[in-house]
Amino acid sequence: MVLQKKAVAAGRVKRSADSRRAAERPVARKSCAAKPRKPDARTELTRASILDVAERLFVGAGFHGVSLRQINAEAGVNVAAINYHFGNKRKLFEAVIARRLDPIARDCTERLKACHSLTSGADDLLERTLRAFVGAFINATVGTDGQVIAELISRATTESDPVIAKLANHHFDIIWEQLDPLIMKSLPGYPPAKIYWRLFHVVGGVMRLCVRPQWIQYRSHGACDPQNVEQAVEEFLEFAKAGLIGHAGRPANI
Amino acid sequence: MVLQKKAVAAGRVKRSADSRRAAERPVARKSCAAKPRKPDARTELTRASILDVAERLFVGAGFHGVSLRQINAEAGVNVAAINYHFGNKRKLFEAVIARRLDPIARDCTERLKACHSLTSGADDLLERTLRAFVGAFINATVGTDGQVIAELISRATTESDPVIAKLANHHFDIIWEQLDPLIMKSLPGYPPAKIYWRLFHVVGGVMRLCVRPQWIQYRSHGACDPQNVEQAVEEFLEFAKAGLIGHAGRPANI
DNA sequence: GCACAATTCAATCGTCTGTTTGTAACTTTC
DNA sequence: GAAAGTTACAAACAGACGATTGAATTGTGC
Repeated sequence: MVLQKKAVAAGRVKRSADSRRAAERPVARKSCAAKPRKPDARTELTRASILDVAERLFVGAGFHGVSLRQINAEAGVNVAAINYHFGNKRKLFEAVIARRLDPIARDCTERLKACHSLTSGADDLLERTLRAFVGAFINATVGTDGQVIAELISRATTESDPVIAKLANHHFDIIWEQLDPLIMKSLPGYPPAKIYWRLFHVVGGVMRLCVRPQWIQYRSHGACDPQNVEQAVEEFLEFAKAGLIGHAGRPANI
Repeated sequence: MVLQKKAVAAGRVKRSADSRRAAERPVARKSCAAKPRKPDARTELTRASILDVAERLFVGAGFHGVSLRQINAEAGVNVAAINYHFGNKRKLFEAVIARRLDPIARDCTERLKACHSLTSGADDLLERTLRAFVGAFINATVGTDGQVIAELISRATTESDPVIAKLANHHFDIIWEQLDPLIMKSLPGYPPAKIYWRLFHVVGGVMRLCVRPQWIQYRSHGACDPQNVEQAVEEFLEFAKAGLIGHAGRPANI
């Protein structure tokens, strides 16, 4: 009954790889002789809805935990739509990540660059640097559904696929390039290794703050509200500054 | 050629669900009338090798990123072995987690209980509490392949499956029950909300320290060595203490 | 209105998934 | 050594997976 299906199409010729170039995004053509078509509103809506649904599902279950059929069904598009618009599943995931991380990384580096040029030698350089760093992440998460963005970053950095992991780390490389020397400059006299250890914990704190905001509400028996972004940032800055500078306000045991 | 296979066994009767109880672990029988069999060394070796391989693969690619066939192949056992010994894929994952988290949670709570009874009112209660907390995790990771354990915890807590997430959080509930009042007692006069915020970052630091040890080596240009457990713990304690107590060693703006 | 390109669609590909089956091999008890 | 219980195995199951196909549909420029 079901066995015949395969036999029917058994004589299909296997096409060569270049017969269809669906993976390539339709770009603005250079008018070589054909009639192009400017990007349709409906087309862009299809792309956007796929990205939105994919983001939500990927955040919930990770790359391997979501099937293209789930995404298609929830986005109301055909099974072939994703492969047409994005090429394949991995490239869709990369597009989902890039859509969120690109503006965050750009904003963060700009904020940090401003610190670098303006407050050379200023006393509050540490606070301004930390505030610029955490501000970009927080700012990106308040406008839209912040929880989703934060968990997406978490997913991206812990994904097993080396291509995906490299993509996520690439964005942080750009940020680190600015953050590293600023922190070093704002803590003169400290051994670099000690700064790096403390900075390591600070960055971990930011990630944690973004990724598991409901955690603190549960553990504090409701005493802390992660929705209160202002307070969350201030508490974090206070903690990070104290941790970076050290117990007695000066290098402890050096 | 391959199509005939299905037809051969087409007349197979569908068994009812209770015809085979493979999901149940063979436990020590109560000698009702049958001849039992004491747990074989070879049997236990099969179970252990499945657990070892599964752990390594799950850590690398997550629950959905690993197939039972991969595990079976690498463990050198049959495809049906996992379902025989563990019931199904999810229960295998739970067994992998429990094998690591059970002793850690037990050790951690014991260390914290010791703090509670011995140093009531002592001045170094904060340090002893933090050391007990982080010590259990570090101690579990130095004996065996620590990286694997730490990443396993990370995987478990971020897994989408609610059953798995609940399992991982259950272990932390037990720890938190002890940690919470100890930290509160060691920081008298601080508003609880402020302590919780800071504690939130401390816990995030421990997790980060366990999960991404190679991160600091890369970002510090080799200045910090995560393999040096002693130093990692001391640096963390210094940071956590300073962050918890506050910038000037006393409650900052209260 | 017509040609053409961009986009959608239903149908299907081959492969892999978790799980189950019946049977064979093994180990223990008598 | 027979019987019974326990473990391992090859084979297959039904279904889901990512991907591809060729045709149908849609929109644009002439």
